[in-house]
Amino acid sequence: MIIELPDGQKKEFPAAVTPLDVARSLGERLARETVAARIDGKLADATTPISQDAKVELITLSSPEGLDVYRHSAAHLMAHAVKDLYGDEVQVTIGPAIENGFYYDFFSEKHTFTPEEFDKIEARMAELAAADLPINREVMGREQAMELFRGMGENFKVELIRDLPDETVSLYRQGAFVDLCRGPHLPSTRFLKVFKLTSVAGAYWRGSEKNAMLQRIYATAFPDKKELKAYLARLEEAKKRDHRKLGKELDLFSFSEEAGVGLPIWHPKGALLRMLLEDFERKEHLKRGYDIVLGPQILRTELWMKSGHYNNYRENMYFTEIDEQSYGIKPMNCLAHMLIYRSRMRSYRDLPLRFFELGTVHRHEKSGVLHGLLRVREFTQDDAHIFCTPDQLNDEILGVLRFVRDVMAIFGFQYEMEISTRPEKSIGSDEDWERATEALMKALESTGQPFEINAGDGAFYGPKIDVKLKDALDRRWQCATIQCDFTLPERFDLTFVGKDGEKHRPVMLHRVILGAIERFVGVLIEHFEGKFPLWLAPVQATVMNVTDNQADYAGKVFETLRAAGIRAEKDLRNEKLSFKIREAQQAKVPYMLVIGDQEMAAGTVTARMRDGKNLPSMGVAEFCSLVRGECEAYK
RNA sequence: GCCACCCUAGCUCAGCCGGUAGAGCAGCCGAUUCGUAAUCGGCAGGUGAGGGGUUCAAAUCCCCUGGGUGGCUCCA
Repeated sequence: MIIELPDGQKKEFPAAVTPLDVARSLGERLARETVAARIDGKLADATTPISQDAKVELITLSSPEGLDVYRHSAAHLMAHAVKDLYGDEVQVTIGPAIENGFYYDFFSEKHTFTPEEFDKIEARMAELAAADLPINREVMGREQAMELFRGMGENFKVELIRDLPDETVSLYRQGAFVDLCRGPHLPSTRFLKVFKLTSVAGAYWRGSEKNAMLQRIYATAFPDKKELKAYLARLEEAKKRDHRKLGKELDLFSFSEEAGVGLPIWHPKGALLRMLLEDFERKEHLKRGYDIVLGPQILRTELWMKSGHYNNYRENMYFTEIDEQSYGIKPMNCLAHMLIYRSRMRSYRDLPLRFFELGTVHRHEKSGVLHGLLRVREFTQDDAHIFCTPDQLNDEILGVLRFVRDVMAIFGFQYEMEISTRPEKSIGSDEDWERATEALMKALESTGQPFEINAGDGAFYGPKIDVKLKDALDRRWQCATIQCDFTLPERFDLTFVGKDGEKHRPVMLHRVILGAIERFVGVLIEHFEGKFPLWLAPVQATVMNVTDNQADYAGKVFETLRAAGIRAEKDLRNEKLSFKIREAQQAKVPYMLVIGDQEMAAGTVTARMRDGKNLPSMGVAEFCSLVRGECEAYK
């Protein structure tokens, strides 16, 4: 029997072997680290018998797949420990490996898990791991498996098996614990050394709010203690970047229970930051052939009925009534843009038309989803609607994708892209959906960047490309989006006159680049840890004197900076220099301009930067042009 | 919206098993004039998220409401 390895090496074995045997033949150390294998491309246990020629790729702990297997087995170990400790009080459901660890969902009407029990569960896990229980795969018929789990009172498992298409299912057994599972798993519990339970949370059975609420225990596991420590340290660091914490510390924004939940209140520095972003946006849009427009905040409810929002989006909208006429507060900006389009005859020569609006919208988001600036009920989108001919569609989508790429590069963001297709609740014909989806897909493919497909997650009026940015804790937030729409132009009977003199239907693209300014600011704060680049810093420089002696001169320097358009503050208090520096440093001001007798005598300033280094002393005019230059380069 | 947890001065937090509230920072007043991350002293500041209950007695125990946090569902 011949086993072929990934490097092309072929090894011959006299009889049936397991990947573990193959590993052993290559070295004892490799055998110790082999946790699973890919046999002819399929993931399998390291103990799977191979009885014919096969290609075998060994999976070790150092690979991402190996780590997944490790964590998945850790999830079983946790479920095992929980069943040991709580027995029939809890039922097991599912427990996969996830990005930074794993979780397991339990159902119980009798017991509620709290973090206080984590130590106890971890201790039991450690005992089971030390017991070196072999983890064995078993295959059995579905009826038999259902019987087995029914007998154990594991009704969720029974339901899972009932819905599986195959005639046989695989189970994994370790000691007295058995779980329905596709695998693969570690050969033995002894491999599991370092794990830690992190939190409990509610989760719906099978992800539907109609189903039972389960208790999810989140945990993480690493092959090595050092890696766990590094991971926990990284979490601690991430907490310091939290935009809610920094937003308070830097006095950027707040929320008020009195004003209403999910409604951000922008303090002077936050409002300034926002304004800078919005100025940037206007400039960049004008540069790319967009026209700036403005629509009303409320529009008559009849119009929302016409657009389909009333039927499909009503539960997220706020309504108000004036003079017996019902109005909807806009949750999106497209309606007014379509009215502008329709306000006169359009020729194919006018297209594409790109209407841009920093449009403030209101959406009644469920209370439980609100999250600092990242999820709010009032927000401003850098929204545009592009009206074009079907022929122009591909170029327009590409143009938006380039726009996104260029802007994200300025901020230094990495991003992930995904395409979402037709959801259940939607309007429009199948053909239009297909055309639109294909157009987006083609454009995405031509960028050469990787993307994921998110089936059934589109907007109700069309498919979309989403761009996701990560926050400090690696949670993903949708920012840019491009949505293709054939339906609204139809509903509003938008037309253009073609070369042939006939009326044709334009295509509409909804798109945002930063997405919601609020969310973007939130991500921005976490990305820069509050140390905004000079061009975005609400305060670019703080002028500080060493003693009262230089107060007049420092005051004049401050006035000069202000007059030059630099966002400066002055700190002329009778305090020690180190005290003023400390405060400016905590406020994350890019430049601290120190003014003592030397500077006063020479007519200069000495700039201290956030990294603690000083620039050589220079004249005020020179400093101003330095700041201007950096800002122009978006530094 | 659902599940769990949390809510003490402007901010960060302390207060063991119920005996009736405390620190640091910020603020105010005064002194200090001191060159690269905290000068010293004093003063003031709390209907303990709000409401109800148990108790001789509640910040501490129970219930309701509100808000927050972590998730789930949903989404820019």
